[in-house]
Amino acid sequence: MSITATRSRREPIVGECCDVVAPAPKVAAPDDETLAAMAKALGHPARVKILRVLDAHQACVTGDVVAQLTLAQSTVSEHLRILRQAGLIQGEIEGPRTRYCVSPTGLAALKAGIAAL
Amino acid sequence: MSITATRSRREPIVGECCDVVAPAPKVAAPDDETLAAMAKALGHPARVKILRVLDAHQACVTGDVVAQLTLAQSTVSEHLRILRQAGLIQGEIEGPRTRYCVSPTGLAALKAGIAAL
DNA sequence: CACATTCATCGTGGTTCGTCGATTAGCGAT
DNA sequence: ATCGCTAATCGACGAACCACGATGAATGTG
Repeated sequence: MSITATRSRREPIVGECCDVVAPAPKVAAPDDETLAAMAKALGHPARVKILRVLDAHQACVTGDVVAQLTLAQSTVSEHLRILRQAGLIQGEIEGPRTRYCVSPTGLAALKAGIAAL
Repeated sequence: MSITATRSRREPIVGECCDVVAPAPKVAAPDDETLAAMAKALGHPARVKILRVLDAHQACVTGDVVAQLTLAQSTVSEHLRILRQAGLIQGEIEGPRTRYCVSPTGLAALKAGIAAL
């Protein structure tokens, strides 16, 4: 084998950044402003999908997410920033890459806020 | 009394348009597109508040909602349109006014979609 | 009928969003 | 030190959003 080096081989890299299998955090429903901000962050199909991807894999580096979204790397990075600023995901730098995962408390807050409607 | 006719007196007009006290409708979680659209519709503080107002009063005509939002009538009407198009509320014309109320199935769908995240 | 009331819609201006390619910065390996 | 890879940031541009006043279509009332 060996064509011209290992061409874009990319196994999804597993690992942990947030407490995996956290036992359902209890949080209060956020105020209108925060709830609206969270809803707005979720108000784009790509960002819903990102959340699902992150959840399915527990955690992903940016490249893994990009690989599933048919969007430019810069665009995905932007969506990740929006989700992060809304508190729905969290990312930590890990060498040359960044590992993202769902924020248990942030997501729980959103769920609480919506459920209280 | 009687100044110059009943000036802007506006008791919130109660009434029913949707099935009040419906026993929690069961709906399936919507797909990513629909969920994103619903979340987007909720992604503005004014629209969150409108939903609360509607829920608190069971149903309101447009004027009642306008009275609580410190926004121009046309702006509120626009927000109502957005919520309606997202399926979160429903309105029916009633003489010269329009009565709005929360859409039980729409809201349930949103809740299901968020809870499934 | 003429008039007032209620609300949706139109037109507009300013802001934000969504997407992309290009660039930059950090890190690891050679 | 230099190269290669990863990911965030920048700049640009069109589309969509948010707010408003003005207009218009229904409906009810004198």
